[in-house]
Amino acid sequence: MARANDEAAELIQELADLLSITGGDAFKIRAYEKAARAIAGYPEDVSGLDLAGLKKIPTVGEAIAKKVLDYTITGTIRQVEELRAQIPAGVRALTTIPTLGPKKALAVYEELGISSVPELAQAIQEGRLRDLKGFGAKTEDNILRGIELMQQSGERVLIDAAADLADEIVAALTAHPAVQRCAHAGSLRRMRETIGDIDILAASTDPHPIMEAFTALPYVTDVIASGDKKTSVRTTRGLQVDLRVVPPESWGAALQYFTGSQAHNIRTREIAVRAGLKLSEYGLFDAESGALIVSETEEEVYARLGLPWIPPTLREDGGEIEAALRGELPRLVTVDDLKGDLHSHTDLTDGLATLEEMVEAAAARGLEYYAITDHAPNLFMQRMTDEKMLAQREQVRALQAKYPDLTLLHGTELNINPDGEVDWDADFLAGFDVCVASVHSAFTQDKAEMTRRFVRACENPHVHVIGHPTARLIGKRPPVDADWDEVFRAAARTGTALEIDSFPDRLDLPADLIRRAVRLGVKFSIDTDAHALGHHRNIRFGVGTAQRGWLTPDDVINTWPLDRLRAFLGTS
DNA sequence: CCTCCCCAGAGGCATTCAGTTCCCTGAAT
Repeated sequence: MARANDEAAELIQELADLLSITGGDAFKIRAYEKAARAIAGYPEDVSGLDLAGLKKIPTVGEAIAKKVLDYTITGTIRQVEELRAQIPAGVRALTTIPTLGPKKALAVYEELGISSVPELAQAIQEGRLRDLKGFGAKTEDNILRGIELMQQSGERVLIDAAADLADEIVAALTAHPAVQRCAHAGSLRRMRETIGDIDILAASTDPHPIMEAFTALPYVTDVIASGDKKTSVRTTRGLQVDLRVVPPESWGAALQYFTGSQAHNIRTREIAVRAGLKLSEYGLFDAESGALIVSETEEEVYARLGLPWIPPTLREDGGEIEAALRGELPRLVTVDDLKGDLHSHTDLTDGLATLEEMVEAAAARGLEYYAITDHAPNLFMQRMTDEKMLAQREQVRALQAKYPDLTLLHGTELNINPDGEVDWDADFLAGFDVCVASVHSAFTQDKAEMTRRFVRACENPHVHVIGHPTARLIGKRPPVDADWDEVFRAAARTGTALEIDSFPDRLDLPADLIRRAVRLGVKFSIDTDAHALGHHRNIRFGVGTAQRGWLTPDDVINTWPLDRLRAFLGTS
């Protein structure tokens, strides 16, 4: 992964944030924001580019290229450092509170001297905020709720950040000569939505040099604890990583134990006890003699307990033990089962890559069909028109000739208006191969209205997939309120699929709702919602979420062959 | 700040709506 691009983009974005607090030219700020996204999504590593190379990045000109070059050479950007010195870090933290932007953050800082989230919360308790112009009781309320939402997500990070770091560490340790096996465990292996800390497991007879290599990794900032069995470090992004080294003969039991969940492990240990065995992270033992029975692989451990191997994504004590005992574990959907992707964007709207680039990336994934679904006109900021959409359709049709093995579908992502209607009339909609429809506005409708809205959308014969149904943004925006069972029944009845959006901050539908929906006969579409080439990799998180919802390939319409999919869509 | 291209300087730069407060900010992808 191009880590330098991410860091450079982050610095440029920070520059934009800082300028929006100090108050600069709005257009300049927007230029930085746009460039930050372009840099993050640029396929070439910026650390290897000179000034001329940098200027080839779309929306990057002389000024921004120089700043990126500054970063490549010095590791930071001078202007960012200067602004950081002017504005306390806490004031920037204030702008991360939903509903509190740069203007309001600056106001509380300048008028009341508030420069941290706790101070702000206290000022609200004391009623000091409502005297400022532009602030009222409702504003106070919204800020408090925003703070609460942030605190709920706490120190946990999104799954992509944890996965990238874990992959790097596992790769680095696997290369160490003393390491026989290495893998990540914990909530990341179970594909939970957010990750509190990363658990890495290594098998070796010689732990000491491994621990040394681990603490010497470049992104390690602090060593919290270090012994021969366990070492804990903190990394540059604040994430804690625990490394445990076990003897090779304990690998299976250790992997099982450190993968969890705790509730699942309690169940497996109970089964062991009832069978006269003892299960610990060091192995499965005979309770009386203490003799080691098995432990080299997880499969052995489960088998000796009378269970088939249980996929980590099911290990939540959510009925997987019972299903395993009955021999009825689902055959979970995998990334390899997917034949297509039904939701993606190009630079015609807010995507970063061209149509041609996105299609090439889809071909590289080995997909058999791929839908381009740019935004529709009612998302006004995207400035979509009928003419642009039809012109894109011509481009898609023309591009098809280059891809004999990949069927291109021309679609759109519609907006479900508050009344449940969508952007275009039936005639225009009939021209698309596939229509995703999503809620992008009026998130706070009450339950009855929201339910009606979704049901209406499902009943539209041209709507094939409901995109990111709960519209939540993890740690930022709560899910919308709807009577989900009623929505699911409508989706099942009308043959409307529900999306599992693979974006790490969405993962929407969430796993618990997927399980409820599948029981009511709903079908699903696991999509990337890709806005850049790199987003295609997110599909693994959507699949992980689907697995946590117990989905089989048959439940997922984009595992189906194209003709079956077309029959389902009714657009053949 | 970028693009364009009369290579210096003009023209362009997502836009709209909801919410809250009283005119403006923040959110929407």
